[in-house]
This record gives sequence, structure tokens and C-alpha cells, in this order.
Amino acid sequence: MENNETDQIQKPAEDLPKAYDPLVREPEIAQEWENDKIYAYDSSVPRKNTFVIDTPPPTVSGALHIGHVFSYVQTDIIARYQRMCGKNIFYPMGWDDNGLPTERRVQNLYGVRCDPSVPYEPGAKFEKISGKIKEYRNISRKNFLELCALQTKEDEKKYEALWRRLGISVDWTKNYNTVGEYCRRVSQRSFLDLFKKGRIYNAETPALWDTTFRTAVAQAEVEDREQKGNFHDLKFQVEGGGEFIISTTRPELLAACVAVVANPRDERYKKLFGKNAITPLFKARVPIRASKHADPEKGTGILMVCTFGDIADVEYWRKENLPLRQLIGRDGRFLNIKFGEGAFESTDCEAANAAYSKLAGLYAKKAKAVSVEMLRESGDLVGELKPTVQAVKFYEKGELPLEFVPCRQWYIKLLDNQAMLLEQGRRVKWHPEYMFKRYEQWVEGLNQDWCISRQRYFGVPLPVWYPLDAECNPDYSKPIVATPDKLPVDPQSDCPAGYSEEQRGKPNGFIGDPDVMDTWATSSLTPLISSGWGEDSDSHAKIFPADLRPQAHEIIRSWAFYTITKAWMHESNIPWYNIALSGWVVANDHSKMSKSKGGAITPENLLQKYPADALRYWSGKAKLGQDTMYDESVFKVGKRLVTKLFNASKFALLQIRGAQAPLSAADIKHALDRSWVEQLKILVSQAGENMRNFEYAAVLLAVESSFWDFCDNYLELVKGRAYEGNPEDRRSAQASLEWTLSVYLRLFAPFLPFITDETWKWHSAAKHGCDSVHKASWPSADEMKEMKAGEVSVYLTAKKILEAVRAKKAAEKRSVKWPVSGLKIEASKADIKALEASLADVLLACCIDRKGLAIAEKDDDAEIKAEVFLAAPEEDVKQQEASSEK
RNA sequence: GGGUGGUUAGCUCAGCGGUAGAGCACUGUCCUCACACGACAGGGGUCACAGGUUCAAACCCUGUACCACCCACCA
Repeated sequence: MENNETDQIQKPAEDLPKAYDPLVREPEIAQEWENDKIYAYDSSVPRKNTFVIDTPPPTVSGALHIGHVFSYVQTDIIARYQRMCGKNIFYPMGWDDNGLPTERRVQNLYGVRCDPSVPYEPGAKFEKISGKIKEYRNISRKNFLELCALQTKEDEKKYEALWRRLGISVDWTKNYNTVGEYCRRVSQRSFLDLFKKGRIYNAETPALWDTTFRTAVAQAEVEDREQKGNFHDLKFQVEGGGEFIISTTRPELLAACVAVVANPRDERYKKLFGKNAITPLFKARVPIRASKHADPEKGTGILMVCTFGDIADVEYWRKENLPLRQLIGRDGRFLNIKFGEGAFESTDCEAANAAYSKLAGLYAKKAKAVSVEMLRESGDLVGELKPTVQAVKFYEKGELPLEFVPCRQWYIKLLDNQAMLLEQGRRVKWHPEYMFKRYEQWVEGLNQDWCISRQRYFGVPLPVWYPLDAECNPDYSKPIVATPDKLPVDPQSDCPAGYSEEQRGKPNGFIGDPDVMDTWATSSLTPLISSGWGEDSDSHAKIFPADLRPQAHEIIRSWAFYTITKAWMHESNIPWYNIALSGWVVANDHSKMSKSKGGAITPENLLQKYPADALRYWSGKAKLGQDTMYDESVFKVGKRLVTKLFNASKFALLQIRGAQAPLSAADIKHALDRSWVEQLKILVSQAGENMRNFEYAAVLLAVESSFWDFCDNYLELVKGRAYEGNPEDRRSAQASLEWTLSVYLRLFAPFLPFITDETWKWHSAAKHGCDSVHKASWPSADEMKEMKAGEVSVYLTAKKILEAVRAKKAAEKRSVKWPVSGLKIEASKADIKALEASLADVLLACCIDRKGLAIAEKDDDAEIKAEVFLAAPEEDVKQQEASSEK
């Protein structure tokens, strides 16, 4: 071929953008994706070609934070990888707008409280209150629920906008919210199924009770908080003579004392077992018993059992069938009880009632102070208070300690099924693996069934009514459950089959259960919500079990555990094959970012400053399960990578465009190019392996470092040849650059979806017949199988010389293009052979004068060595010339 | 008290049997036909500590200390 036929003059890149402004382009690119529907799920594709993600529905509570960005991007990276592997992706987004967080938010935003006794005001309008709320306005349940729905809609719009801005590739047609009609139906169907299977029951029993929110809570929502307290040494009399000291932190519960216990082996108290004690102040006669749960080492070794101080009290009370002396009411105040009535016995009712009258109506904290005062006065408080720090149980969203309050609640049976639930957990693949331990430990430590009823309003109603007898007493043992084809129901306004609305609350009529379900009762169904469980059996068969559940590790005991439980109870299966646990974003002081104050760092603010790709880069750097320090300098690095990708793509493209005929793998003939491609093949194969195992961070690290190597070294080495080499060598460089570029764009695509798609469209799209990189196939070494294998050493030796020359130039403070007049190389025979293959490129890239080149052969194991001599400065040369002329 | 993860350069982290790595920060250079939103080079580490296994240990084993988290601990 003649030069003038093949080698066009390099086309200027006039049609390519000069610079890339991600803040402008990214939203436009996101819009293109939406227009082209490239993330749409295709329900006609068979299960084995589908990848199903059980996306966490974020709690709708005002704003997403940087921790959300972090974990959702990690999932999106996996989704995008799977999509490029040819999978049809089922990637929905749900909003968890159900429950207490929403109620609280609405209360505070609008200054309202729900009061079911207030009548509904149709069309009532409510304004947001700015500043402090002076007085809460009581509004009807229906108005309150409408307001909750309105507010969550507003928040959900903001959430969706942020996800789109970040390039989260969900299919927005698969959107649900947990309090919506569909989720209510699924949640109630779950209840009915569990009821039919005998896995759910209602019982009147002491439940963990939050007095602020006035609702029962489940074990999984309880957290311990360290509280300062005091031991109070109280003097108890023994009936028939004698006394002993009990050390207690809760003297206010004295009136609730139903027994006194010590360890059976405790010599100090052996003689008292079987006798009765008389409590101070209230003079109640309580049995003194032996129980192994009393620890001789703690306190004075003898303790009072109250109804109820803690779970040990509840267990002992239940086991020994002791009387119930409940003091604390649902609002947290001491009830108005009378000694001499019911279970409250006393040997001196008058004195007992006199004492108790000072406690009635008080909250626990005040009652404690008053009790201490009374005990000190009566002389029953011995010595000084001894300060102690104790772990006290709180509802995770609550501000006051939990109390045990007897009440009727619905429970799902967990304690009968621990072994099976462990087994189900084992069948799921945990990423990272060690997180399974947390699940295991939680299941083994369960001490209560799952309480799912909540005394709240904004939630899924329990689909149950109770029949009333002639005196209007409900019969809780014979609940009337809804019929499956009539869901969802609201027992407050709907009436059960076989009854009419007039019978509500009437003798021999019915009442609806006033409670709603725990949020987790619904969110534990997300894989079934997505699959269309109970409504679309084809879809269900395709979507359930899901492939992946991504979630945070602190909710293993709740969300992961409950989901596994429900999947087993409903479908005798695991809910998903894999669970990926993301870490937390932590501040410098190791506090969780989402909880720490200083809310200036919002995703929206960061996106004014950094590309979405840069935030994604930071997220993609963190391994699963691992906490990550919030560090803005990483965003800068990400931003730099985006810019580099833009420029390197543009530059590579300039070279490729010189080619007349389409390039192919067969054109890659030059040894240096083959060597380079060989390295890239290794990268591709490792990247695929790691991605399959959810080790995306390792992929980003490897791809990134390889890409910088490409820009700094390979591109420098070949650009001269691509520009002015002979036709065949030129074509080889061009073909190599073309493939390299397409590989990098695809490897980076899951992490940096915006910039990769932008540059993909310039050339690779046409080449691959695929207009978005996100529909392109993940690179594989197979793509290059028609090409002969290269020798990695060719590239590596060339790079060594390049580096040696650069080092010399830097040391001499010369520019990179400064000419090299002499180069002495010492190397093994093999290295010399490798180097000779790329010599022309090396000389060109380093500005080396071929005449000054000397290569000497050394031992086989010798390291390659290069001694570099720079040309003398021009002034010196001129001076020399001048002096020689003289 | 039980469990899990961690401790590697000033900072953030990778490496997980074969001569200590990256990025940031720092220092010094360089406008080289993609990129100064850039490039090149340089300084900087008893890989927490103590034992052990091994020809060889940051890496495996045992123990200790410290950090974080999960669970338990309410007399």
C-alpha cells in the first residue's frame, strides 16, 4: 500500500467536546438513559438469565444521607456488572414510608397529633410550622393518615431525583411503598397465611413497652444504653423475726414486689427459704424462695422479684405463677391502685395506701425520688446510695427506658423454630462470610417471639376483628380474620364477613383490632412484594428467591432475620441466594456519619461540587462489610479519574481515526501491542472473577491502576508510532488502542457510568453496535482469542527504559522531550530480546539518539540496567562550536 | 462476660508465605503535538507487641495490648 492512500492526515477532534463538565452533562446523560429505558426489566426473559435484587426500601424520613449514597452505589455497581454480563436485571426501588418515623416527622413538621376520637375533617389543609411548635393540634386518624401520605409523597420525589442523579440503575416502573395498598394487601396476606399455619398467636403477657410512644416493641428494636444509677440497700423484715438487706436499683418498684429470691446454695439465706418477708413501706407479705437466677456475688445476693423490673422478673413470675402487681401504666405513670384490692395485699393496708398515694400518677423517675425519701424517713433505707452504671433497655427510637407492661399483642412464633431459622441462614451465602456469625448469634440468643402489633396509626392494620359477647366483652381467643380475596382491609371501617356495620361495638357484635403491624412485618416481605406473591404466580416463580439482598450490617437481626423467617414460613425457602452487607460511613471520630451532626454534608450539596461519578468512585473503593472514613479528598481523586478518562479517550480516538478500514484484533501484530494486550487480558480475567464474587473494590483498584499505567506509559510509548509509523505498525497501534479503550470503558462502566457512556458514544458504540456502554457486554479474554499471545516482558522492559530516562531528566531538571545522546543498557539475553522488539517506540518516546545506543549482554538473572546521558544544552553546544571554530 | 473485624508511610487504605505498595499530603522539577482539572521525579515504614512454625513471616499458629462493631449484662 502506498502511504498517500492509507495514511490520512490526523483529523482534528473538532466534533469532540473540548472539555467535559460533569455537573452539566451527567443529568443529561441520566435523562438519555430514562428516554431509552435501558434499565427496564423484561418479564419475558427466563429465570436463569435474570438477576434479581431485593433492594432495601429506605425509610422516608426527610433526606437521604451520604451513607445511603455509599451503600446504594455499591449495589448499583453489582447490578450494572450483571447487566453487562447479559443478565436481565430486576432492580426495584421501594420506599419505607410505613410507621413511626413518618408519624413523628409529620407531627413535628405540621404540629399535629393523631387523636382517634376527633372526627374527620374532609379537605382540611395543614401548614408546615417553622420554628418551635407551641401547641400540637389534635386531628382525626383519617386526616393524620392523609397528611402522612402527602408528606411521604413529597419526600419520595426528592429521593427518586437523587437516585437518578447518582445513576442508580433501577427500573422505576418497579416502585412500591410499604404503606401503599399493594403492600398492605401483601402484609395482610402474610398475616392470614401465618394464622392459617398456626405460626401466629395473640396473647396477653408482659411486653416490652415504650411509654413515650405508647406501643409495644419487639426484641430486635431494643438497644442497651448505659445509664447512671444507684444501689439502694433496703431493709426487709422476715415474718416471725429477723431481717435482711436487698440492694436494688429500682426502689420505686417496691410496691410491685411479689417474691424475694436468693441462690439455693447461698448459706446466708438458706434458713429463710420457705418463710415470708415483709416489704418495707407497703408491708406486703412475699415468699422467700430459692432460685438459681440469683447470683450470690451481686448486690447482697438476695433480690426482689417485681412485676416487672426486667426480663428475669418476667420469666420467674411466669414460671412460679406469681400474682401480678402492675404499677406502671401505658403512659409511664404509676397507676392508681389500692392495697387491699385485687393482687395488692398488705399486712397494713392503711400504711401501704398512705405510702402509695404519694406515688400514684408519677413517672418512674419521680417515683424513685419520692420512694427514696419515704424509705429514708422510715429508716428502711440503709447507708448511702452506691453509684453504679447499668445497661438499660431502650426502644431504639425512644428516649425513656422500656418497661414491661402486660397487654394483648400478636406474636409470630420464633422460639419454636430457632434450629430451622439457623439452617435457613446457613443456606444463604453471606458476603463477607463472617457476617453470618451475627445472624447465628442473634438467632441463638432469641428470648421472645416476634411481637408484630403496634399501638400506632400510620401502618398496615392487623386484618382481625373480635366477636363480642352479650356484655360486649371481646373474645380474643376467637379472632375473626379477613378473607384472602378481600384485602387489604381496615377493621376500623370495614366489617367482617357475616356481620353488618351496625353490629360494631354492640352486644354479640364485633370490634376491629385497633392496632397496626410493625414496619418490619411488611419490610420482611420485600422479596415477596417484588415477586407478586399470591397474585401473579408466573412472576413469583421468576423473581423469588432473589439473587441478592444488599443491606447494612446493623439490621441483620431485624431485616435480614425477619426476611429469612418469613420466606421460610410462607414458602419453605430462603428469600435470596446472596446477602451483601455494606459497611458504614464514619466520621473522623468513628461515629456513624448518618447519626453525627453537622448536616452540611448532604449528597445534594456534594453533587454541586463533585461529579456523581466521583461519589461513586469513593463508594466503589470500599469493600463489603467495611466501614469507610468520610474523606473528601477521595472525591477529588475520583474527579481526576473522570477527567483523565475523558482526555485519554479523546486522545486514543485521534489515533484510531487515522485508520481507513475498520480495525480488528488481527491487526494487532506489533510485539509491544501484543505484550500490552496480554496484560490487559490478565486484568480482564481477574476483574471478571472478582466481580462474580462481589469483590468490586478490588476490581476498581486494579482497573484504575492499570488505566494510569496505560496513560502514563503505554500511550506514551505508542503514540509516536500511531502518528508516524509505517502502515502496518501504525494499524497495529490503532487496533490495540481501539480495543484497549473499549475494554477500559466497559470495566469502568459499573463504577463511573456517566463518563464511560459519554466517551463510549464517540466511537465504541458504533464499533460494538451498541449505543450505550451499559448495554455492552462485559469484556472477556475471548474477544482477543483470534490473536496470538504476546510476551508481557516486551512492555515491561520498554517501561523500565522509559522510567530510567525520565528519572535522569528529572534529576537534571530537563524537560521530558530533552534529547538523550547516549544510553548504555546492560541486561540478560531474554530482556535484550524483549527490548529489541519495542526499541523503535522506546527511542521515539524518550527522544533517544540511536547513535548513542549501546547494549551489553549480562547473566540470565541480571536486572536490566540503563545508564542515560543527556545531550548538552544548546548554549553549551553553541559555545563548544564557537570555541572549536576559534 | 461471649463474639466479629481491625492495628502496614503524616492521612486513607491495598497486599495475606518469597527483596515493603498505592493514592492523598509533602519536596523538587517540567507548558512533551489528550489532559496544568496535567506530567515527571524524590524523601518517608523494626508492617501494634511477645513468643512459635518455616530455608523464608506483614502474611500461618499462640498469647497480649489497643480501636471499632455485634450480642449478653438492669437485683
